[in-house]
Amino acid sequence: MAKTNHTKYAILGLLTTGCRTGYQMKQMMDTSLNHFWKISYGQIYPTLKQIVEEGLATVQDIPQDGKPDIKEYLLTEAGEKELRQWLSSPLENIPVAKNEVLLKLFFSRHQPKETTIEYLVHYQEILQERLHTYEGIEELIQIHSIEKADAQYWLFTLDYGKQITAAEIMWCKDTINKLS
Amino acid sequence: MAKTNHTKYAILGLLTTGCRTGYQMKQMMDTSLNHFWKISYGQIYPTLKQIVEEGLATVQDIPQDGKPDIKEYLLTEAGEKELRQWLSSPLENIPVAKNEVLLKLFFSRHQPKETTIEYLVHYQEILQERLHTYEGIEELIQIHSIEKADAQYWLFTLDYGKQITAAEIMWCKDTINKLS
DNA sequence: GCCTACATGTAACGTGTTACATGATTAC
DNA sequence: GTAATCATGTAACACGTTACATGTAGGC
Repeated sequence: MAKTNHTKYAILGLLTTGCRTGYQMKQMMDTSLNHFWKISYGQIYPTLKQIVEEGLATVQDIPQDGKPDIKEYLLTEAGEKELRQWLSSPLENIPVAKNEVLLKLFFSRHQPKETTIEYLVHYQEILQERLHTYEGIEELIQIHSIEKADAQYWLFTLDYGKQITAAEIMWCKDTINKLS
Repeated sequence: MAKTNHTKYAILGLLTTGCRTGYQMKQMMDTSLNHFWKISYGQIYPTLKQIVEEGLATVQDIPQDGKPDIKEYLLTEAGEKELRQWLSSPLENIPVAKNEVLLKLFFSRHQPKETTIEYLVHYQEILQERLHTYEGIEELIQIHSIEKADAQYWLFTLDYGKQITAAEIMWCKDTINKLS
């Protein structure tokens, strides 16, 4: 049952993608990993500190002109090893993904069908927007794809997002139909 | 940004499905809502207490022979109203569903392709099992479906689970192929 | 004798979010 | 002047999990 702290590994991973500061990591998260992970500064900075204490990365203060100083983090060999170890470790029990949409739907006999339909229509719109976001991310990745050995894997995760979202949209349409 | 506490509404909802004790609610969660929500006793009992304090339900101590006493909870009108209000309230910003599988895949250029393939094969097996679980839940619901006005909505949520899982399995196969 | 099911409850812990603090530079 | 971007950091809070405590009855 030993729960691994994924946050730590997310950051170790980001350190291999060219991110060198906490700020950059947050940006990367909010763009390319946005559809399956997120992280706040309240996690990033303390975790970076801890990672350095464990010898998995080094820090260096670098003054910049015009901009605030940055703390540049670099993975050590121990850090790379730790990352690889996590990557090759077996999948743990995947926790249930809590789904607010389904929770409401489950109890929806307590409201008029029309309200439920409206609700699903709205959800469908959100999903459609999400698909657009994914297209944006795809472009981002493709721009960098020449220099990035990562690109193939990044596109796999994107593909997941696109296919699952498409399936959700279909389910929405189906369900709206059944209710009408 | 006012975050509603979904736990409270989940419990209010369960009170409309025939669950009268915390114990029953936990069981119901672990069977019928298992694929999109979960809850622990550490949440249930304190929340029930709070719900009573807010006048959304009443409690009654009922002694049982052979078994421990139970505390029977019943929704009040205020409770029903609160539930309906939540149901008809608009979708909030849906939080990112954290996905450990994708997080690892994102950084998988740091390990041999074979390891990644094994990993995806394993994931696919988990998904397949999940599909079987859903079939079990479907039977459960259908057994009760005669007396339950809820059944239609419950089947909608199940359908979601089945369709999304099927899409995930397809993605797995695709991705394994691309890696081979 | 031991495990499981029934039934309720709490305290400690882990994790994550939010709001705040600081402070320079650039663009409108 | 005021907002945004860059950049780091912390403290208070919210939420959820886990492990524990308590106690009976029935099956193996």
